[in-house]
Amino acid sequence: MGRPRWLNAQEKRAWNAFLGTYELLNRRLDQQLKQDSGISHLQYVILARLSGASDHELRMAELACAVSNSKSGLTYQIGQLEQAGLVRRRTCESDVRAVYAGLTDAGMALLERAAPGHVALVRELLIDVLTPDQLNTLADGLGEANRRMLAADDCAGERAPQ
Amino acid sequence: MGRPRWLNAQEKRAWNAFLGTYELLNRRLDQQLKQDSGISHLQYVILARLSGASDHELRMAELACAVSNSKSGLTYQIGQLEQAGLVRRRTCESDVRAVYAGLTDAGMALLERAAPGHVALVRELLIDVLTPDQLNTLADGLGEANRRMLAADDCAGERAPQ
DNA sequence: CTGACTTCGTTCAAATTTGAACTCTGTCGC
DNA sequence: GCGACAGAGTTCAAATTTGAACGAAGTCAG
Repeated sequence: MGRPRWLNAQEKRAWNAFLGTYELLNRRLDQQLKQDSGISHLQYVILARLSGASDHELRMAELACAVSNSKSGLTYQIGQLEQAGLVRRRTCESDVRAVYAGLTDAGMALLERAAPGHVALVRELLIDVLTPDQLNTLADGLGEANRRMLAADDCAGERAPQ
Repeated sequence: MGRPRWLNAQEKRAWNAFLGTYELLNRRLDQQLKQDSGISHLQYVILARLSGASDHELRMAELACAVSNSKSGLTYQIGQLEQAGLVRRRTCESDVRAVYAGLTDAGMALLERAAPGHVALVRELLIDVLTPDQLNTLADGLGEANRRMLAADDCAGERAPQ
């Protein structure tokens, strides 16, 4: 490794835009969801993932990986969601260690109530700002970066769409 | 507002890639910086911003906005950095309320030591994964989204490059 | 001036996140 | 079977983040 290859103006622009956009966007989404539905953005993502899984449930580890969260962080959040009656825990018969987190009817209902406003804001702040071409490029590029990081990480293979 | 316009497959792909990439990337950068230099990613960004400012100092509010952080969050982080001797606080003569946070020599030195490894990882995980065209598109698209959110927010005008 | 407002940064308690143990199983080679 | 190991999820204390007050200055119309 020789002298560091600093970012050029173009790269810096992209990197700053990427970081800044996420921070601002996440803050806004969090505020809106808390205000309208009483859940955080992370909790919304968890519920959304569960709703897309078969039987509306996933194992803790899979879910943690799917939302890019630490194990203990997920334990905490599932605890909160369970207390709120939005999620239910179920232990697996074939493997006592495994725990499934599943959406309750109330959880599904809340998600359906929260989704329209949430999606509208995501559109307004990001999706509809970009042209279809830009969206495509973004999906391709970031999708590839994502894939590589996941491959390097432990949780390989998981992470289905939705 | 009629029926919600859900995200189509393309849009969903882009949105998920965006969220996932940030989470994974941020986690990795955080780990590397803590390991190699004993500071968090947020602290690195703060130091980097200061290093790019004239006289290596910025007002708390400007800095908070520049790193998209809350006021109280920044107070905390500057407190940590000050304790570590990397940053110095200075009150303004013309406006007693204002506080400037400035880089110390030690802070500058740490930043210079941390930068090469950090930039290398940013390259490896994101920048070098993308083609120059993709980078351009990403910078344009996200830059625009960024600009709109900043305009809607309070902290208008700020946010110089670097 | 003066009173109403705004801005600045801090403080505080509560909520969340982190990472390192820790406890229980499965699993595999022998 | 047995023992070493890896994997699952939880627990715990410490670090960080959040958002709502707060106190102290600026600002500006009247």
